[in-house]
Amino acid sequence: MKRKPSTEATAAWIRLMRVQSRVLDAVEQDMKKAGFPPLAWYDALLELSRAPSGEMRPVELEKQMLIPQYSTSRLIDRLVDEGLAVRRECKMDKRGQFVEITEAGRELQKKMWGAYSAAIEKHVGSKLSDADALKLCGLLDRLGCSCGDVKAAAAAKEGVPAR
Amino acid sequence: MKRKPSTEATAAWIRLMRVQSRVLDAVEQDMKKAGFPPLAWYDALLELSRAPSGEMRPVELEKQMLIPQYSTSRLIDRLVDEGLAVRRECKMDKRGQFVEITEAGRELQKKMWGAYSAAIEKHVGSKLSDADALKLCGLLDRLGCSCGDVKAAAAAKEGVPAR
DNA sequence: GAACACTAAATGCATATGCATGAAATGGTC
DNA sequence: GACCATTTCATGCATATGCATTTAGTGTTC
Repeated sequence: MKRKPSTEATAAWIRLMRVQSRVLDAVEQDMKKAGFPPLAWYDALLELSRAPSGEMRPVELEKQMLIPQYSTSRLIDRLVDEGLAVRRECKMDKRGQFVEITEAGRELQKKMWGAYSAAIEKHVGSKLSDADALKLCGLLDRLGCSCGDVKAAAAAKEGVPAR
Repeated sequence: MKRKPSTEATAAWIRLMRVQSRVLDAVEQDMKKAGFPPLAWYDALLELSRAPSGEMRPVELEKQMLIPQYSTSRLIDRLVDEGLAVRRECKMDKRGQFVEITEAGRELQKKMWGAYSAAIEKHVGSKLSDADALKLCGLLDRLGCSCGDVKAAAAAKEGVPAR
């Protein structure tokens, strides 16, 4: 019943865990050294900046970022504290609210993308040919997550969401 | 100077982050549902159980597991609290100590491997042929971490370290 | 419109993590 | 052996996270 994994599968598991951890660490360190906030902030700002009129509901943000509800709530708190976003009331549904990115938020997102993209290139791009990167995408996609089309990402010139 | 990553590299980055996160989550959920402690405990117990006479220095454990020093210290605290390991004084170097796995620790490690290996099979093995798993290993290895040989892992019948 | 089940968001509380620092021992070097 | 840099491990403190619960509003059913 409980079939054991092949050594190949096990090796893949180990590498998936280790490599991700190392690469993420490396990228986050680069970002931190450049004086930027955590990547989660970037993701949130990017989502917001892409939303029509730069605002969206916390629930939506939560779904996009695939993080727990309370986590979204607190992330928004921080963005608001830093003046990167503002909360707006939602007239349709008074339980809810809208979160709108500010000009400062948009600027930070753009600045971060500079460092972020450089880090991706340094820690991923430079180590893999485009063809190999595609192969890697294909294999990873088989492990169950749909991250959208590679082509779709190409459309987004100003950044990509992580996590 | 700051060359931008190709869209392929960027797509690979996103997938690496997302897929790892989903797969790890899935495996950890399975383990939690089976009533087991976090995977980090497993890794530590495995390292200890493999060490000659079941004991090693915290520093060594730290290097094996690639986690910060304070993190190792606290992990050992918890293992000791649960009776899975004991601290022994180190006569050679009185700053240091030895951590020795207990019988209970060895048993837990083995039990966990049952659930753990099943989870790996379920979330990785079943989704990838062995050949593809190997390809994935090769590509991930290029991203800079040396996780040892795939063949080497095969030698270890009783479990694998994650992270 | 009262009752109920459901959704949106925030928060209290326990635990975990990161960072910096401390305390003890070691190993030179003079 | 006094001095100092280094290593080993622990810990205080601030922040972050997970979980469960609360508060408030919605919409459905009767």
